[in-house]
Amino acid sequence: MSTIREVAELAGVSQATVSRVMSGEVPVTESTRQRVESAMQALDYAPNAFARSLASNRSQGVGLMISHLGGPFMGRMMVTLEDRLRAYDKSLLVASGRSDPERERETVRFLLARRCDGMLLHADGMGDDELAALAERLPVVILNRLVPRLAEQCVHIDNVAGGYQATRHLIGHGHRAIACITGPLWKQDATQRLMGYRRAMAEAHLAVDSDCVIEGDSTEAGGRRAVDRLEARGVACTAVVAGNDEMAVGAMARLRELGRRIPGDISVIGYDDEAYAHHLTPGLTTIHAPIEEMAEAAAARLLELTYELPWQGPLVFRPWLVERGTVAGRRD
Amino acid sequence: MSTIREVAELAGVSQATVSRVMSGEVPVTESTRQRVESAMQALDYAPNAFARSLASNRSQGVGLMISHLGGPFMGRMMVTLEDRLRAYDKSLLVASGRSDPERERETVRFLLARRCDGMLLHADGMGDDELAALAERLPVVILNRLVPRLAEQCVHIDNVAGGYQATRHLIGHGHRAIACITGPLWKQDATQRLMGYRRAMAEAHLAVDSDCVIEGDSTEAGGRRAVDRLEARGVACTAVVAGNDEMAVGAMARLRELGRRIPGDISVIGYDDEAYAHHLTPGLTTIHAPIEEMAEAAAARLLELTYELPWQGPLVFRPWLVERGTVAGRRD
DNA sequence: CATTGTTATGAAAGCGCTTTCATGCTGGTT
DNA sequence: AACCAGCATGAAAGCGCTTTCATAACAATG
Repeated sequence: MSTIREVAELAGVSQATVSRVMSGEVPVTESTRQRVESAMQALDYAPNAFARSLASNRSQGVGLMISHLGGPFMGRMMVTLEDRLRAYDKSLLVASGRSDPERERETVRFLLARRCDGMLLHADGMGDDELAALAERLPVVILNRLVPRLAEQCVHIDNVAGGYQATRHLIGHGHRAIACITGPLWKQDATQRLMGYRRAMAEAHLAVDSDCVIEGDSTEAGGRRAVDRLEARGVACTAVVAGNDEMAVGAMARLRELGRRIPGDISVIGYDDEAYAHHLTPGLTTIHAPIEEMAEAAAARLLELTYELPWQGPLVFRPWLVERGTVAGRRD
Repeated sequence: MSTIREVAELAGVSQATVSRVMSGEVPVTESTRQRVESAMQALDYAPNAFARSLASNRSQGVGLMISHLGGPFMGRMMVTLEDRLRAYDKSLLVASGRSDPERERETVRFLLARRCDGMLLHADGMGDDELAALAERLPVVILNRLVPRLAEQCVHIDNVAGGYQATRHLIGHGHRAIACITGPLWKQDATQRLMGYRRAMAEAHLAVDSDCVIEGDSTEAGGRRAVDRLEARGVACTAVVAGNDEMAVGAMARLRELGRRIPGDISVIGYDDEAYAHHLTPGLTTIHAPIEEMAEAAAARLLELTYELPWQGPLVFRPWLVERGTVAGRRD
């Protein structure tokens, strides 16, 4: 690997000049620029990223901390994130928080030690305060969550709108007794979806019996258990809105075991529109979020914050309902 | 951020000693070690990764180049990879090749410029030669592919065994006319799965009519088209083995549209055991590969190659058949 | 022609570590 | 008492860049 010194010698200039040619920020006579450039070519020169980072104190890389790398749309999200970042020659350091608050913190420390210039955070477990403190230290954008005092740095999906739409859809089909299986309520998206549900119910002057809302754990098994809980409590609902597709699937499976037909006896609606939702029979009616757009916005916003690459765009995205086959009118 | 110098001053030792304490490779008197360590604590010291990399000429990071970040098990794979690497305090630079050979090459260059110490490659498009050349430059492990002259650095699934098992299973159920819908044949895994199919057929003295094998594109739509091609050619098969679950799902959907019952009229078997396979009705019989184990082995092997962290383990993994509901005995 | 201002360039000082080499200290050996 | 091996430590030289500061070259001005 050749160094800047060799390039400088070959071009007959100083290292400083080579550096200036690379940065492109400083005027350099056309003839010297050319000499330097051909020297770089001739030596197949690639600057040493570490030396550069050490001297300039920026890494040209951003960290991505993901609460759970295996989550539903992390794949889709990362594809876009990586793509946008690389278009500006920034690298992506990925680290997972493994769904554990303490581990999330440690992951952030890890990324910090790597001195990334900015950070993308999909943090479920960390508190607003910690996030705000971190945002003081370096440019940060929060994914899929709204931290009020950091609103300008949060790119997220309007989850209450999603919960609301799902519930409205059911109400529109004549349902009145609607159960809600939520995700873990310590996660913001779960509480927001629940809020959407409550809002829709309230708007339709439908009472929400506390027996009707079950806190699940976002897994298929959790969906099944939730149905059992509902049964045990003797809740007689004609529809259920689930906090995610996994739980919807689990609930449907259990419901069928108990002899209910979907959507004949009971309607079900999911959330996330995972890849498999339309493979189900019947296809799962669910809420779809524009993950790629969100990722794109997040990358752009971070680039703007960190490297002053200008961008103007929305930070909040609305999800929409995808109608398939798990919702039917209430039988009377 | 405090530097090594400050730590050294506070502890009353030289920078060299602090460095030695950190590396842990060199003997240091217990008392000085303690003084240094408490100084580090007091100053909340974290070494500057760039300075370290520059001086030592290793980045403590490995690059992951993935042919297609959005692929079926990339999520599962990355979770494990990241976890194992981080356990040794190595960071993971992720970059996607976007299913394009040229782009894969560029991605490798990108990672190379970032000076990672080693590289994990899930390369579909690059040639064996290129891979071998790269392996000369730095420690490399190839994921999910076998490059003969780099066998010791390839961690992969035995795809011919998978194709074989799928086909055997069908033959065992009395099927004789078995079609095969493959993935793009320029990808090694697709051709290997096809080889497995051919081997099983040959072993059972079953002729493979060239009309029976259709090259698909690994998508659901491709699965549907493949069925149409089969129909158009007038192939009368009682079973089909698909190159992946996506195509299996597409084929099943199209088959149903054409009035066939699964598995009553025709059996179908997939490959990959994607998350949704068991959600289908009936559940998709498919081939399951131990992705996590593979990822674990890959990480371990790379660590061994790059940082001499010893490890001894298998490099090839056998997939297995998961029986669900899409295969039945041949009706006579 | 002397003076000033402008601009491209070079010299050199770091950035914060690692690593080599030299050194001083200990305790065991003769 | 003299000697040496062994070992912990310090001094200092980089690693390959960026950036400040100084300077040479030149054009413009009075």
